[in-house]
Amino acid sequence: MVVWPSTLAPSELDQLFRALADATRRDIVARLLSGETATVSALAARYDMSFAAVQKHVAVLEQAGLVSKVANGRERIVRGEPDRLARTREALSQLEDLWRSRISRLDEVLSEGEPPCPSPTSPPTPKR
Amino acid sequence: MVVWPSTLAPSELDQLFRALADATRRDIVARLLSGETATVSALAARYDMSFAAVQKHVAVLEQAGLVSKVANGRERIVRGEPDRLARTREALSQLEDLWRSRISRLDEVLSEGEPPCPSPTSPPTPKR
DNA sequence: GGGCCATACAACCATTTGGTTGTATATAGG
DNA sequence: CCTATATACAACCAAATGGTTGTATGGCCC
Repeated sequence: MVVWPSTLAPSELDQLFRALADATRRDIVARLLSGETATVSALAARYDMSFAAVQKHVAVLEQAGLVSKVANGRERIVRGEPDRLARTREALSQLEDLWRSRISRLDEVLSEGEPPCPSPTSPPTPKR
Repeated sequence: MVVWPSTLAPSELDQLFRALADATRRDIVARLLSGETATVSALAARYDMSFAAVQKHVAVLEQAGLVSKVANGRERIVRGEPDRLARTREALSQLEDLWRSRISRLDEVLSEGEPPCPSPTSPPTPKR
């Protein structure tokens, strides 16, 4: 298994966002993170669809890493993976950071009579 | 238009996560938030696909509210909507909060000889 | 006006998705 | 051992996705 140093690969992000783009799957994640005891069939009982459908949803979540299954006799205990969720949120934060750093760049220019850039070597950043 | 008091409806979350579940679209959002001047064709020039394909991606993003277009002569200036992105991140945070509050509930029980609540019934938690 | 450029949009196609039913396998329990 | 339960998985289907090309529309400029 390739270790990705805490940054998610594009295809992983695809999977994560895809997995979260379904209300049933988000609800499953919510239940699991809330600590609901969850075999696959216990989950399936909650939704108005076939067992196989819920099973597929769980598989999608598992593929994305948002959920993991551990065998326990004939049943599988499904567990939420809050870490994966946190990393997904961080990915969104990084996107937002692009915006924030752009804004602070703009602020810098707007609030300053003599912006730091025009000179060849930037002068010792004036106040602020 | 129905005003949703700062909480996203399930179908909006579907759209948002769906929109983000594609690397090209995430890249478009990233460019826009970074402040890149962006008409639809300027964006299209960046990717190895037809203009119409990029146009569709922008439409998906616009539908999700992650992007907005404003007419400027014959071109449309595409703008990122950081607020929508922030709300999406908040939705993930809320999911994580379920986990966090569960954990704090567990901690409360585990780390306390006499918790504030258990009182009338429930015997003073016998360690372990 | 005429032509070019940016955009929009329809039609089409292959693949994926989200659901179904049906079947197979393994484990628990009488 | 036999049966019922929990899960897995294949096959099938309708609808949505992600791409294509082609055509229409509307603004810019000569």
